[in-house]
Amino acid sequence: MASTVRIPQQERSIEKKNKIIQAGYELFSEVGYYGTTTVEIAKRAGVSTGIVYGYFADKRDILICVLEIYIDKVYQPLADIVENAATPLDLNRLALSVLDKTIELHEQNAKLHNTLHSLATTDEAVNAQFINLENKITDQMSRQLLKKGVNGENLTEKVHLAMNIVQSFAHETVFDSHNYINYAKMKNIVCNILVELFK
Amino acid sequence: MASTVRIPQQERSIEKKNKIIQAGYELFSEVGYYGTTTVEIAKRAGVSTGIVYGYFADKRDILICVLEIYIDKVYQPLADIVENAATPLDLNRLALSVLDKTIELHEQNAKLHNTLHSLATTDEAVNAQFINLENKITDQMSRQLLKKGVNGENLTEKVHLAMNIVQSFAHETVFDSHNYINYAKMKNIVCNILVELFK
Amino acid sequence: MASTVRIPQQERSIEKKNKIIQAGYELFSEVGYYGTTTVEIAKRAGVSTGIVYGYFADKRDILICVLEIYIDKVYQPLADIVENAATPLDLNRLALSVLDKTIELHEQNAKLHNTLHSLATTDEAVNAQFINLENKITDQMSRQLLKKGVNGENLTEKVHLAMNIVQSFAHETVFDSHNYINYAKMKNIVCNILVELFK
Amino acid sequence: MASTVRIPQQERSIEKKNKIIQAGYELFSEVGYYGTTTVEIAKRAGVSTGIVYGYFADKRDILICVLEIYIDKVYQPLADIVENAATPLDLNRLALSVLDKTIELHEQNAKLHNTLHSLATTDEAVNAQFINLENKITDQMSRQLLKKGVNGENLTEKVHLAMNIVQSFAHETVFDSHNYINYAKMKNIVCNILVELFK
DNA sequence: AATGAATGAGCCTTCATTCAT
DNA sequence: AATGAATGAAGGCTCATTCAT
Repeated sequence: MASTVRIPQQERSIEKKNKIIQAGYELFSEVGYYGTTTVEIAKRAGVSTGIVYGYFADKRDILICVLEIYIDKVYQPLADIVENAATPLDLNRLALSVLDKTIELHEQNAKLHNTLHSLATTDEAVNAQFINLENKITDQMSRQLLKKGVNGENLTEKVHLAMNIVQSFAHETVFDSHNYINYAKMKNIVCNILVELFK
Repeated sequence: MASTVRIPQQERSIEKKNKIIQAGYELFSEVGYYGTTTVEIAKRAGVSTGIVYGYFADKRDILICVLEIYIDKVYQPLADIVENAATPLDLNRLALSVLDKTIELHEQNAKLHNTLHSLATTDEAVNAQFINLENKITDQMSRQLLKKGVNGENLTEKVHLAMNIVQSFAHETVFDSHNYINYAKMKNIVCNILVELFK
Repeated sequence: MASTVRIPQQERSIEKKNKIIQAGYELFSEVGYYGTTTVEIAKRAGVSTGIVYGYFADKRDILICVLEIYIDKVYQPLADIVENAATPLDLNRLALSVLDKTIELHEQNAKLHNTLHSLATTDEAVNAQFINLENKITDQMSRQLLKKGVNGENLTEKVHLAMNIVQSFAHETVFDSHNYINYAKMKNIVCNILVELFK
Repeated sequence: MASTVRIPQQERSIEKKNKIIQAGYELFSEVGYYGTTTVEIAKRAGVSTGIVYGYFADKRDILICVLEIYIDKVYQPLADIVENAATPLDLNRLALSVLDKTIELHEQNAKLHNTLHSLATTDEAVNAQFINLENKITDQMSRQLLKKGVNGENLTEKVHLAMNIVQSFAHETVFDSHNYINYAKMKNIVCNILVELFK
């Protein structure tokens, strides 16, 4: 039962819990959720099999925690870029920064990205978590842009769409490697789209 | 072993093979790859468990075939819309048609979409197949647009990007249901982006 | 799911199912329910681990089947003795026959007896099965005794009680081996009680 | 190892040991031996997991101690009733008192009764303890009855048998609930048997 | 070419017991 | 004497794949 899961209060315990999440993060990224066994997670985290179930209800529970970190790792830096952008906004520059950062982040997380999205399809809790965290980020970004003088009309929709486009492009760049695509040119095109969007 | 996989020459055999692929298609869509057992595929296809391994090397081999159909089902109708568009092109109208069609298609295939992309991450063969089939479609569309008078500069990149944006939007619409998003407005925004892109 | 349990229709399958039940019977008798693993059951039955779950929903399901056989093995012979007793009834003789038979049967089943009764405590389905099958036997015996001229007053209660006393005595004889008890004398005492009961 | 088990000399320690036994008693009664974990026993006893192994060699060792209490709780009150019965004995009254008391006791201990008997089957030490403690009680009762003027012929056998019958009846009453049995009538029958037995 | 029963390796999870503090 | 986090062996069960028929 979930209620029997230990809530670590001491630092050492929290550290151990984080080690397990980190191990899950890595393994889910490398070989996917179904390619990872709990025994492997424990081994990589340097703990015993049993204690994993002291910190998590089950394997899926680890995934939920990994998802949380993933979202933070992937979206938060982008939100930060927006937040720290100088005013008045140089949209072109901001777009480029966001694109570069997203590509960089995606390089480290592309596989996990797919794994998580696939599981969201099957698992309602994962899906809910995803939606919830995405909401938070969208909201955060929208408010920052508004504050920095961007036109508020349909802003939420625009932000959401922009995030999707950027993600999509980063994914393309990092992952698909269609060799007939000139990604540098594509980046410029995406950049223009973003600038037009928020002008 | 793959080498022992029968290549069905007779009509009845081909029909049976297709039934298995169709069953795989449905089940992978409904409950994902890992939620589907080969026994279930056989049952749904109305064949015996054993014969599945007469037509396919293994479970993954079925997935590869499902992927082929998926790409056809999802991209071909869009390519057709472009191909059948009247000249001179009414870009706005074309964009709307494509968007509506994509949403419609995505409604039937969203889960499979995620499943396939996730597996592409882990499985090189699946990934290769994906890239290969996407290339084909991109190429096909680009040539059509060119023929219909669209500016050829960076066309491949633009087509690819457009497809990603459209997919992304359709996915958003069908799947995520962030309740603060006004999808009708978002659709208009996407439409404008597309029109601008190919103007 | 229980619904996926194969219902064996062919003789060979039924034979195999019975082998598994028999293996369960033996192992549960020897080392108890919790001392038995499904792998051991399979091994003793001469089948694979997997196929056990083709015939039974789970380990407990095997137990339920074992219970059925147990009841038949232990009660039915007693019911038969009553049924075949010559009329007019020689109560003393009948009592002795029943006692001897019960001891004989208990020698083979004492351990399982305890195991099953203990599980009935924890497992509602096992308990229900037990009660149900005991009812059947009590009813059967009562009707036979009535037919053979035994006084019908409170007959069901008497039969039930008699069965309990006989069981209890057999258990004592076979199992407990309190060395200060003279079981031959005890048998006579029990015999007298039974004769008095149905006189 | 058993040799490392602390023999508590100080009062506080003895108290703690008893708390653990009590917790074991309750849990074994409620959910059986295999349904109880040592962690739960410790928790219910209000002690740490580790210290349980300071007082007991292993889980089974707790059971042995629970068994001791059980026997005391279940048989001693009956021995007391016999001991305190007025002379000359009113056998009918004594039998009724014993029956009522046994039912009352069984209501609190039926599950544990089964659990213990089942384990006695598999575990020699448990069985030995059982036999030993039953001997003590039988002996005690026999001497009391003799003192109060009951015929000494085969008295041990009769006492043992009587205890079995009474237990069996109480178990039936408390536990089985065959709904076609009139337990009030059955009680009268049992009472008569007992009176006849010691007359 | 076809069947579907059978195989058995492997997975998630539990829990009696230990041990660092 | 006491704590409770940690260990890891072992169990129930699943399912991709094989094979006798």
